[in-house]
Amino acid sequence: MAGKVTSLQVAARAGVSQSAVSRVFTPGASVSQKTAEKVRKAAEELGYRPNVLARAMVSGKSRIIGLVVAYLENYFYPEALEKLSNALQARGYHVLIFMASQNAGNLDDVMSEILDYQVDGIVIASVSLSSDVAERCQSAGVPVVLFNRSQDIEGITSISSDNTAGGRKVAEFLMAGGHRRIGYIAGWEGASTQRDREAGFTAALHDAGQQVFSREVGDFDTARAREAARAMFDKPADRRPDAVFVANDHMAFAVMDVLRFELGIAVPGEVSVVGYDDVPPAAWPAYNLTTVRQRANLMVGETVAALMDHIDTPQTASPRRVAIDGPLILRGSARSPKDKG
Amino acid sequence: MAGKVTSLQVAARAGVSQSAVSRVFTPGASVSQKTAEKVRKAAEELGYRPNVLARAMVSGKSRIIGLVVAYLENYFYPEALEKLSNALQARGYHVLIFMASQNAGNLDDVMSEILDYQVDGIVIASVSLSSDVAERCQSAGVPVVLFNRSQDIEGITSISSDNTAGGRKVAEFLMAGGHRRIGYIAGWEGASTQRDREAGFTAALHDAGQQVFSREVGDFDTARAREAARAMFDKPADRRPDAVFVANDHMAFAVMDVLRFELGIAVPGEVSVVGYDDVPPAAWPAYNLTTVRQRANLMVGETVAALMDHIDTPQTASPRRVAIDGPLILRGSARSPKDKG
DNA sequence: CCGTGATTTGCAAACGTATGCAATTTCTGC
DNA sequence: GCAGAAATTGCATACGTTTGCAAATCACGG
Repeated sequence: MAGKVTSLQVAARAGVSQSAVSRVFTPGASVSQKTAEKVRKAAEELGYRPNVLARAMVSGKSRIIGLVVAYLENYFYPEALEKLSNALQARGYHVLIFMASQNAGNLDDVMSEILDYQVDGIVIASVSLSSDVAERCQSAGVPVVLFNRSQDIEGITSISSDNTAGGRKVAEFLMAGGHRRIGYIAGWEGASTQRDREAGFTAALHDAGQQVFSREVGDFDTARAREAARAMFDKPADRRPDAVFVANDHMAFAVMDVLRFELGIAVPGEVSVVGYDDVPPAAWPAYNLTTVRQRANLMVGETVAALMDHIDTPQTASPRRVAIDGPLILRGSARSPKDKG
Repeated sequence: MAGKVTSLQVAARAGVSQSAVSRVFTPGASVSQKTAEKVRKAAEELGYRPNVLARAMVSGKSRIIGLVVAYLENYFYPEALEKLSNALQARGYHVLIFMASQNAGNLDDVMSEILDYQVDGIVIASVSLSSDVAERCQSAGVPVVLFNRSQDIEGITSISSDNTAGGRKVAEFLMAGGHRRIGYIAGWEGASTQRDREAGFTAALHDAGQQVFSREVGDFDTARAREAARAMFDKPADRRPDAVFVANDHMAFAVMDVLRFELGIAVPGEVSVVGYDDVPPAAWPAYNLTTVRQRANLMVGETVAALMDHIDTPQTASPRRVAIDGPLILRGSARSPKDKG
């Protein structure tokens, strides 16, 4: 009952050695039916549970996964975090959270703190990684998975949606809808997601002999996205885009609000808006945002699979770079091809 | 460079004992300037950092705070989580996440898992606690803070907003706005937040000789809130409420969408809507929701203060029950007193 | 009842750190 | 240069577990 119950106390009460107790709580260890019962009974009575930290010390496996995340304001991340935590929990792992502020300066410190906890793996979301930090983890033998970022570092696993293909889909959809002047509001230019989405988008435009009509930068930030929207749309109708692809939903909501409530521009009547992520509010009727879905379930599944692979069989596991295709979800914020003309 | 560097290796390289190394990394320990420098240099060269887990074993303090949370779909929680993690990180603690599914059944298991990690404290958000679980933590000497829930368990600290006062404010505001038929859409009836908000709300109505015109239950869930809205409002104008208080913002958005886009009812023209929480989307122009603010900063601050108090001075720390007052934020989803008539 | 192999058990040594205690060194004032 | 006090250091042990190894027990056929 009191404070801490150790395996030694359980052993004493059950009349066995401390090792026996340990083995009862170690799946796959060699124990007879009889002692197992005795031990379980004694453990039950005393309220004993093995100390994960002590176990971690000797076994070298903490069953902790470190998660670095920069901000939860973009609702794609809470969703992913919830799914990730659930998936890991089901496998006996747990998530230790580390907030990395936007200025990449402190990522180094954060990574050091993570390694101090002897984590079995690290998931880095919405942050990019310098190659020397990656190397430190490598040499510490801790697998790292980049979530929703890709990066050209040798030997780093990354899981993201197929942002290039997603960008293409948006461009093709908007062109098929008969739009003539298509704008783009970019995310933070240091992010691979931003880069890839824009690359696919402009590539598809070029393939059709078109170009981006105008471009602003929103840095994945609500306030900056509003400014970008004003800069792009506060002009006569024939000198502004008739459609805009916004690099993520979070900014797209802000853009739609500026269009409708500040500038009095009808969406999709006068301007079509398309986002990226398909976070829950995109489906809310007030926005009803046409967007590219990031399949969080699949992304989390791949992340967990990669982690487990590297943890369980470090020798055979090789780094992967996964890009998961996501569908364009047709809603009401953009004119469809069939409504054309 | 390779794998794990221990204090012993640092000691050898610096030509001192392992204890000396330990002391250099223990603030407030007795070390001379000279050895401190030697040790730091050696540690730097080897890339040594103390192993938090080993430290936790002997000191009994893991510097881990367990956080139990049921769902992150209500955007109040990601916000709180981010602030909480940042505040704890600044104090050298980190957050280990545990998802408790809605069915309270598995909370027991989750709490056991938490205690296995020898956490220094536990924050329970959006979940209520049975008194025997509370007792287990008590006897394990682990302080528990209930976040955004209050509960009548002896000796449990709880931090929430002043939900009763918040409910009153909404009722008084709506009555002052000249509304005659005021409805209420409840959250999950097992939650203290729901109970207190409704209690304050109905009390204020009664004080003014009024009653709740109609009531439905939304269980803090989007889909159920939509059904509740249909049940309450799909009727002739004189037989439905002219104002509704929805127990949290998350549901309020769904209710507004049903009113405007399914039933064609103008908000606030025909019906006023008020929410609770002031999550970020409440400020987005598409909703522009009048709501009671939960001051996440203060709530997190109190939570951290309570935890630190119990951890640092367990003998003098006493359980507290904090209710933080939150202002009614006037926006555009409800008719104001000054627009009356 | 014995021998053999398989299973179960206990012993003891780790894992990497903190810390009480006693021994040693350094400092201080004369 | 010296006594005594103060600061620093190292030794050894403890934290609660896992696990290799050897001893002990068991099952079972002859």
